[in-house]
Amino acid sequence: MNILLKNGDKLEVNDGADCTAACAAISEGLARNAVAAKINGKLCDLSSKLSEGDTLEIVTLKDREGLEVYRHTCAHVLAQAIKNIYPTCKLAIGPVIENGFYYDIEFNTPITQDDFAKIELEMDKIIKARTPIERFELPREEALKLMKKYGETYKAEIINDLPEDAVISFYKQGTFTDLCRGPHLPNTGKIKAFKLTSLTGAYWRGNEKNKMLTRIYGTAFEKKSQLEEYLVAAEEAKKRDHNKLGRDLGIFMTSDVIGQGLPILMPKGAKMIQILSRFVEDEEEKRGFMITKTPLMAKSDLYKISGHWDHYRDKMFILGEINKKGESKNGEEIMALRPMTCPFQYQIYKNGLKSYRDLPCRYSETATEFRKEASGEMHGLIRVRQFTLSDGHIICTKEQVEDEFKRCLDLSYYLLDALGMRDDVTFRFSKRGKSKSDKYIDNDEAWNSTEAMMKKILDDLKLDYVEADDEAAFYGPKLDVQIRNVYGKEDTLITIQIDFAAGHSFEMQYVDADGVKQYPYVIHRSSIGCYERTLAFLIEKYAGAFPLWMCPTQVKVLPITDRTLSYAEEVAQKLSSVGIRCEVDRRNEKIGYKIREAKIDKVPYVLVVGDKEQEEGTVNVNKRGSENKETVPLDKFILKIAQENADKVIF
RNA sequence: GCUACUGUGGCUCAGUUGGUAGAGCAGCUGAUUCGUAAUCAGCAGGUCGUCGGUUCAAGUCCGACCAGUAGCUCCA
Repeated sequence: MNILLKNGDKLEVNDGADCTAACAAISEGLARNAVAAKINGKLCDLSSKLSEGDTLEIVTLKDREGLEVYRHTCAHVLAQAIKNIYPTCKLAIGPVIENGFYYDIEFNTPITQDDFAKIELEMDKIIKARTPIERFELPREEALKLMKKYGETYKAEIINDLPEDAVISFYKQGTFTDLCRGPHLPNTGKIKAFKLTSLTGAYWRGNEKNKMLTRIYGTAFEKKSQLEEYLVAAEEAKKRDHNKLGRDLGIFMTSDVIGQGLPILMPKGAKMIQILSRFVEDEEEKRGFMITKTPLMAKSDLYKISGHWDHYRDKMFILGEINKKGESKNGEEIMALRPMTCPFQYQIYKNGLKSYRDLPCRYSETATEFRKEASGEMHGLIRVRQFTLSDGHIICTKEQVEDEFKRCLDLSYYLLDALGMRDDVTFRFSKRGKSKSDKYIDNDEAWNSTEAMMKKILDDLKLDYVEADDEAAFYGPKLDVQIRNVYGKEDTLITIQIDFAAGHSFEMQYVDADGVKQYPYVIHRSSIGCYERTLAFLIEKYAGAFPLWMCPTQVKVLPITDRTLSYAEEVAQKLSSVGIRCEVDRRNEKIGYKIREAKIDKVPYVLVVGDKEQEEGTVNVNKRGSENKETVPLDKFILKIAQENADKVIF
């Protein structure tokens, strides 16, 4: 029979041939490298049978899908090894993830990372045995019977939840059989380089009410050298971890007696946030925002109107005793620290009747907020209980939403560019979607129309985004600007949200051109996100070697001996007078010692001044990251650095 | 909150089967006034995260709590 290859070539194979046979017919190399195939575009095992006229594409480890099949099989090898060593454990799920795979397992006795060596050894045995992997399908009843026979209750639960018409397939390698959609490698011997990387807990089906299983993470690569490279790169990335580096560099610290999720910004960190927030506030003002300063707390009445009291109360720091219903226990006023700024700024809007001519009304605030995150959720400066958000709300007509939304995104782009982070972010369109969770305001029509409105805007902008169901705010859909930390974990840096409910719930109105009162839309937006988190990502991006304009210390002046100390002071004075942040190292130490410390501190410019420089009125410039040193007249250096600072040059 | 791990002077670490703490760097003092990533010497610094328990004896064993880390859940 004839089949069609992806490149358009025709290939003749025997009737009933499978993909492996087709590979062999094409070339020996391909037969060796093939890990899976696509028949008519559908990914499948190499053992899949071909039919007349099928289009065949061979998948190798060069393809992303090929590597996924490879890693998925490795997850099965892990499962088999675990079953061999711990026969009473129960398997849950073992999917492929971005840089590897994991398997969730219920153990009777807890295991630790120390057990990895033993498990890896067992995996090696399974791989060396080159055990063939075979696929078979079973009707639902028999599938359930098989899984019950093996004591795999989680697998049985998965089978029960499969749709009526689902094909229930299994993969068997030697004595081990696992419920799996596949596809898989033809045999276990194809795996050349793998490693178990970490061990954590994970709830069954991601639900915190369920039992916590043990999750074993691992990764696999085509070659040992690639695995090594990956592991080294991962180790290198960890050296940029803001939580370590930020503390080492004296940017922030924590204190047991202050509490969890409450980082202290030390002079360097505080300076950086001041620099950033001044920049952001000035840019917002240029773009028509009015800065506000609203209280850090309010009576519970305010949060009742906003809906936070019902939807968000367990995450708020509440002052006063309340019962489960959120009512005061002793009749006293209940106050709460604010978890957001919106209802406060709405009060400003409501101060005086607004006309359509007042819209769009743009408020911004460098707003400190408080959220009682669960104890295990805190992380350095990325996830904290008190933070300062570049917050803001735009109150506008429905017709203005589109343009205002685009302006918000443009502002964020501008700021991200200045920070050199534009290429580090991805976009997520966070919707309520199909979720029926009661955390959302119940108004199907409003949800549908607002989500459609946002989708149109995003598509108009030709934004490359992913859609995410059940990620919306309780009052409307969001565009989240996402970023990854050194461990690969994704977090939201910036968010822009459309709120259909606030206008009504807060009775914010405006008088239209025809004299009729209307309800406005609200856009909740952050321009550069929350400063603590943004700083964390800046630390990780630059490994502490920040662009000049955001450095807490931009220049360090090092006198070679005490003879030139007064000249060093003079240099520093001149730099300070043009707004350059500089320090003099006055210590009686050798120049090499002072240079070393300045370099470890990642100061962008180190100026060495000795007798020669003093005499000539010059400075010897050591630029961060450069081996070259040049002696230039002080005035010339000042001009250059002042310009670089003003231009916010990223180098 | 859940699972696992971690917690020794400011930092990085040592501390053998329980016998009441050690080093380097940083700090201070003195000497050195030096030309591009660590000058030399001396001194000082710790109720071993906290609180309880076991023991003749706890940094070491047990428990609770606090804090930190990774992941889960959640989220800016």
